[in-house]
Amino acid sequence: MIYNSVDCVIFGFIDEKLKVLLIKRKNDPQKGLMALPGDFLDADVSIYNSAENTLKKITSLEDIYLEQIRAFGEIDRYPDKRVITISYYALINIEHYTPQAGYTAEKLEWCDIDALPELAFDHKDIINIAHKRLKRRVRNEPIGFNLLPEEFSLTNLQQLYEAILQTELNKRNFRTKINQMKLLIDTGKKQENVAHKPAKLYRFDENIYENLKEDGFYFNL
Amino acid sequence: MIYNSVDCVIFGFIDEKLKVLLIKRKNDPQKGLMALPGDFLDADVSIYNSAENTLKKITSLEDIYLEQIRAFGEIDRYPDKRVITISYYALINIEHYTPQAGYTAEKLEWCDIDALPELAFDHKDIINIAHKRLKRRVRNEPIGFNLLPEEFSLTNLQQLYEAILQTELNKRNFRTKINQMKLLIDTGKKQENVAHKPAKLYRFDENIYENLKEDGFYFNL
DNA sequence: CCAAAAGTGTTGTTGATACACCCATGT
DNA sequence: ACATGGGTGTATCAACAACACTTTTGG
Repeated sequence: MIYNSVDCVIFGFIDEKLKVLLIKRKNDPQKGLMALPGDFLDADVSIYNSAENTLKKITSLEDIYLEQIRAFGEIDRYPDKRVITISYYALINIEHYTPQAGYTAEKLEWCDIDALPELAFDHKDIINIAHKRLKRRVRNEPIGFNLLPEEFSLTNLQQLYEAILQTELNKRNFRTKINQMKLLIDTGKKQENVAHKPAKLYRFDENIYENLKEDGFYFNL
Repeated sequence: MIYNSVDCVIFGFIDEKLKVLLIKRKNDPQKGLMALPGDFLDADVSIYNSAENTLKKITSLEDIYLEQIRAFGEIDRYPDKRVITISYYALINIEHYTPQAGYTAEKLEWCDIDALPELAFDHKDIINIAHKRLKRRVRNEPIGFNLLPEEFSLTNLQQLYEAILQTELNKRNFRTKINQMKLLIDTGKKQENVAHKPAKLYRFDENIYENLKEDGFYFNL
């Protein structure tokens, strides 16, 4: 007998750092350990919908960026039973986030991507592979915006990319590239109550992106 | 009840074209249609090993480049039963290939990637996604060599890339880039019995690649 | 000696990188 | 007035694209 589960790597951008939302397991196996939120799969739910359901249960969010990573199917990855898990990663805007511990989790916690605690099963591998995928994706598609508030400064955006890619980027060149793409809309607003020149705030416009994509657009950082 | 299967998209490079190896289904459902080779998953076999087994049964090949694409889990992708399939793609060198129709297939056939016949289930989607993945991978890692004979000319290599990427490449620039990478070893041999200047034959050296990779190597076409 | 494909030299353009400077705001 | 981070101008250099040319073989 083979069981299927769906696990979610939920990324958030908090305090200029890339974080993953983890649960503390309430039940055995691996009770007490931190783990990815997830569920066993029902026969009448598609895997994508199952990931959406998990996400909604945990964060109360819908219509979130969600992409499958892959299936993890080593024989002994789960004790006693044969469980193949299909994992997804999600990008959420923490402005909209409402935490919800729920029935499988004792508590929820945002963990720094490069300071993960001990994790249940093969969940650390899954997170690492999710992070690799995110690094690649973020270079070719402007999905990073899903992690930011609706209005953000160019510095916010640069810090996000630095956190994801784990490198430092040159300010001048980063801004030139972003401007060339013409993806951002100036909201006309500025930061307030900051002890320096206030930054302009921008919005990402999905429509502009869709139009650009038709001409064979390539988001290159 | 949920069933799991593993399907393989087997790529080959024949007559300057990228091909996929398909079977003609011997049994219902979808008897008579062309489909990807694959099997139901046993509870005591890892998904990777299951893909390897399918590959061996069909092609008699072992130690082949094999990478998971992802799981396909729509509710109605398979008639009557709920079957989630996990698909892999493989790159084989047709020099070494021994066809083997076996028990699920009436016959085997290499089909041109851009002239696929009608296919069973969602297998056309799977092939398209496999091809997209191959296009991306081939730009960042020198996996293309798995599709070529051990000794090949630069023109062979260029034609392979053109077939995979479905574009034309400039001869001069292609060769310059390949040379810059210093991945190829000159075998000292040349083509024979050709009515033009014979091309030099090269080998790809895995060791050189492994060394380069440590310095953060990037195969950029 | 001709056809065919292998293989090379060169040049203008584009884009990445680096560095230094000015600007607006709160304290 | 000054500390702080926002925002811009520009020179240099490496990478890319494009084109035309020479070379070696079989017939």
